[in-house]
Amino acid sequence: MPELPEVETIRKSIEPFLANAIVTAVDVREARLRCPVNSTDFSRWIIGNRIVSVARRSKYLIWQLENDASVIIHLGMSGRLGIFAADAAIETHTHVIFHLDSSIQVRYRDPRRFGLVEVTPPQAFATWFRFTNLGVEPLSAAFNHHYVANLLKKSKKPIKNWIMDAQNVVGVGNIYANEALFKAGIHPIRPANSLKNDEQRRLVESVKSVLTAAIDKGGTTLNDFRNARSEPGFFQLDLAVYQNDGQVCGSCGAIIERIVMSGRSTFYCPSCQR
DNA sequence: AAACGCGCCTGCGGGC
DNA sequence: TGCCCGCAGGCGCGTT
Repeated sequence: MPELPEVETIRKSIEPFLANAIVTAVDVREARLRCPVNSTDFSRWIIGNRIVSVARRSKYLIWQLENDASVIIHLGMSGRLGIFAADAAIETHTHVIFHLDSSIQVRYRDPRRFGLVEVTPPQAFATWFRFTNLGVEPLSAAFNHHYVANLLKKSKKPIKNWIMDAQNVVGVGNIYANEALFKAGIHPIRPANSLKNDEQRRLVESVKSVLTAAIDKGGTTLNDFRNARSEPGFFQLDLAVYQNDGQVCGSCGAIIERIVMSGRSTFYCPSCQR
């Protein structure tokens, strides 16, 4: 489900409810996520402590607590994080419920259970193992032509797979990889090390502009994505190629094609993207 | 060693 | 109506 724009949309929508709230209880209704949810960690480091802020690194949401512990949440393919009144009916696949002293609840719901809810103890966050091999944030100054050019020349993998590899740059999943390559005019199967200088620059700018535009529209709601207030996003209306196979390219009039790369649907304009 | 294939899960829509 | 199939926004492991 969520790529960087959707996770950032949730971060922004949930932070006003979480900042300065105290976690009073955590119900783990289903512990079998990507990794087992550890109730003991919540008892030890989270319950009774105050949330200071909500950050994002890659597609992870990070609740930073006053005691310097943190709650790390990844939404996988189908995860949702929403604000609910304490008496609201509990939807199916609601696996973890955080009770706050403001009497509202944050509920983690994830039908496919590919997501993750875990705790880092105080001081552990900065060196947490899930973050150690991550590449740069795409919207940071560190994601620039110099950085990209240096890594691209070392890789022969298709450029689409390269930008979806979190060791290079984080947050770009299947939707935005397709969209960014369309905008950059680069064919998805091109080997990473075959990109010319101007193509490398266009790739950087396209990734940044597509992600920024998607955040501005509150993310892409294909099916079930909702922000913390259960509102959909609107970037699906601006998708140029994703799931548009068989339709006319809005830029040149050619027909958008679909191929499969590494098991993922890949959409591109055979005329605009070379 | 880099790059790919596959499995982890549930739900949905299409075809028969 | 109902069944079966393919497909879905991510990630990590094993194999080559």
